[in-house]
Amino acid sequence: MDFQITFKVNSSIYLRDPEASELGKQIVKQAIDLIYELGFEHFTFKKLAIQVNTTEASIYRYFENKHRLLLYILNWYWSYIEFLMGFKLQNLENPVLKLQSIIDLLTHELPESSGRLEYNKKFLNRIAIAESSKVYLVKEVSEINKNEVFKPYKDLCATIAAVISDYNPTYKYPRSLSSTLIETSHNQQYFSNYLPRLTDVTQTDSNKDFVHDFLSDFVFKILDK
Amino acid sequence: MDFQITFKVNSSIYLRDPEASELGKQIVKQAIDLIYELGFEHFTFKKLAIQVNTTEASIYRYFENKHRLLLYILNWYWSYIEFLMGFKLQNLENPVLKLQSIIDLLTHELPESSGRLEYNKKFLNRIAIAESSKVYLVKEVSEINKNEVFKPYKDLCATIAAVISDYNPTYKYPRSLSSTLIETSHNQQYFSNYLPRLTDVTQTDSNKDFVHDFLSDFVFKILDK
DNA sequence: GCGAAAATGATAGTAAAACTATTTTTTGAA
DNA sequence: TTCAAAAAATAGTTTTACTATCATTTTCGC
Repeated sequence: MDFQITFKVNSSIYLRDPEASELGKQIVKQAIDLIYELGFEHFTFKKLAIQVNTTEASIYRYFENKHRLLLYILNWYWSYIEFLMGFKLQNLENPVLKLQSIIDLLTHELPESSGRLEYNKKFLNRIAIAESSKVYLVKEVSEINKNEVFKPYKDLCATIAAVISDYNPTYKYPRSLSSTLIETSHNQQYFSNYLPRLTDVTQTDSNKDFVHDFLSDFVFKILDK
Repeated sequence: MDFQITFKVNSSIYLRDPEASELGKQIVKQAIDLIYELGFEHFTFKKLAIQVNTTEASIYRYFENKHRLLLYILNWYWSYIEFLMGFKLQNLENPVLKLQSIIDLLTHELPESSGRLEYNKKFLNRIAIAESSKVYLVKEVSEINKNEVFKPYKDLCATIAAVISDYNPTYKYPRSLSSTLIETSHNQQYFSNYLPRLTDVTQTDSNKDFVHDFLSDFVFKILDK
């Protein structure tokens, strides 16, 4: 079985649908590689144009600016996580296993698929960890939020919140706990890598396993109390 | 009693000590106002120079770039929080009250002091919430971390971790819980303001109280289990 | 296969941001 | 009072962000 997954990303994010042309697909794919390589601050449309072997002007026909392109990538990422989550949860009845499954997904690298043009999952993961907060921590957040561009994130949050409420219907903060889980999984992965004194990771730990154990411990303590 | 608080900020962050001259002090003070007003992305040294009534070149003699200036401001902020925390905790014996005190500090606005040239606490708070992650979520994090520029954050984290371990010596993740507390207090305050569907805040709630209640519930459930 | 429309490419800009070199002014110690 | 060092102002350059124009290629209905 060799299939390709794509998601409809909210059309207000782009000027021209990048899924609709070869150039558009290359722009997004290469952008992921380049943002991973350079970090978002050093990433420019000029550099991307060289990588894709096109011109800056062509990229501007797809995306208004690099912030929108990052938003596009993260919308894709959130949709993908939601898709994988639905897949993993559908066969599970036990709410404990469901929660464990969610934590697994949030703390481990995405499965690399065999498809040709699909995005590099390792890079996507790193972008979600290191760059995702930059799409909402901007002055214009309320303005851009009007177009539902954060819907995939909110949906993901609602999905996790439903599992939380299923597990413990009396818990008062299922959504906040969901967003905390997502953000903390990113933060702790980043910290354990680059600023380990902000965590309790040890030299012998695998970072991913450390974050997994920390999150499991705290989710079940909160919900079992 | 009318005193002024200043902190020694790691000298590798600046090129020339801004505390040592009137111009330097004005640069930092006005930078806080301007970053609050414009957001970090739209903040430039050019605009700051106009505000301070000096030139771009003068500002560059104090700080290598705007990232370093933000780092300076946050070092000051973290040191200040640590100072206030020491102050608040010193008279408390009861570890429950200590933890509550910490959560209070992390979720409510800083006391506005009467001093003349001191920084605007409301603005500082907002900068910590919306911009602090931008100082470490950069490609150069390991490089800049070598100069101990995140020490005040790590110290703050260690202080909170000590209270956590004091409260529950068997808890395995005191540092990770501390950094999660700090980051989550920022995130949930931001989300409840701008992306409320990522939280459980209600229309009648005060946002600050909501975050306070969420974090209290969270911390004590984790540590009492 | 033809022609109009859409997409892309090439070229050439402008404006602002980021950063630097050089000159001028200030200031404070001999 | 002089003069050297520090601070500040002036005047740049380079890079980034973004736009306009027009030629060329591709697509697609007929």
